Amino acid sequence: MVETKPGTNLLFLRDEDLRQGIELLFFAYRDFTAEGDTILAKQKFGRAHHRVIYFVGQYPGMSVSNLLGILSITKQSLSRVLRQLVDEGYIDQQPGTTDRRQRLLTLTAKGKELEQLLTSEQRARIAAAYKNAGADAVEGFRKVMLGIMEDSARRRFNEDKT
Amino acid sequence: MVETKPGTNLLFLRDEDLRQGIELLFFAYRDFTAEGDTILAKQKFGRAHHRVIYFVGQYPGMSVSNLLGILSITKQSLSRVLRQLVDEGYIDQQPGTTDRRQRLLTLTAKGKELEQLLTSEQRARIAAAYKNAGADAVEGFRKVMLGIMEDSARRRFNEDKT
DNA sequence: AATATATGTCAATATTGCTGACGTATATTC
DNA sequence: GAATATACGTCAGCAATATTGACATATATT
Repeated sequence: MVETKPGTNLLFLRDEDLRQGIELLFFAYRDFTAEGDTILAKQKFGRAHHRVIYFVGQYPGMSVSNLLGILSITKQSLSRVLRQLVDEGYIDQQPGTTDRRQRLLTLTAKGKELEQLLTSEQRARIAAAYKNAGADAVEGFRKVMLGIMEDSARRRFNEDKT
Repeated sequence: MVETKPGTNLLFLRDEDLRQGIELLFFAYRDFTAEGDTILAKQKFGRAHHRVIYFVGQYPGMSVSNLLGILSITKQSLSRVLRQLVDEGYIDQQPGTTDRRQRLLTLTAKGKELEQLLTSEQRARIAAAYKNAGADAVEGFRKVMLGIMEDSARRRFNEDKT
């Protein structure tokens, strides 16, 4: 059991607040992904492609199994999407140096271009929301979001503090 | 352009922070929906059913077009899911009193039971995260989430302040 | 009476996920 | 060196969810 700040009466834990929390997540995520989906549709790709492009872009040289863990999908599901992206020249695969069974993934120039196109709108949306809310609110947002996700995912954010 | 708090240096708007924001949304939403999906799978229903059950539960007597707007899907997509839920006795449809073209939706007892089962885990997850983060953080979380969503969705939350 | 709106439905298609089974290349272990 | 494990890929089949387009019915509105 975690202690709350002194003077806090936990009024924010009413059933109504929890319901609101559920809806905040639903609507924010819905609107956050909507525009990207529209762009993707024009490229004949879907949201799954977006996610792959995004994570390979952020973590160049990541292994397939690593990516599978992040996406929480099966390798068969990833395979189809990855195959398309490799075949169409968005992603490069290279054998790992220490373990040559691995296929390390990186974005090609074409892939980077698409990644930029896709995330620019999302970055702008986040930036606007952050700016509007202010630094303290952003810190609160982070805390709550970290609390919502699983421990395993939370670790990622504690590690890469710059 | 919105003014930020005085003394704020906008360091939280670095590219790295925006990237982190994208990931926070991705992982929090992924984990937030994961367990519900597992329960649903056992009931032969999917996430779409969950969303319908949830919103009809929260806003009893809501019209089909209203629900369509919230879910941002086509009526054909909703139709299949809704048909199943009505046929299997989770949802009741009644003609609107003022406009009899409408089919107003409400949960049956069976529907309410499923709704409870489905959202209880999500409520618990939100509650734990809120408690851990504290009241101030929750307020920041709300601000940022509202900023991320579209104006149209934001209105919903400004209206029903209790 | 003409038109618009709320809802439902049929058909065809795409994306994304799943399970199960099997194959290849490379590492690790006995 | 042989057996086993791991990383990855792929084929086949299935299910859920979403789409567009077309058309129908009942009721409201003009």
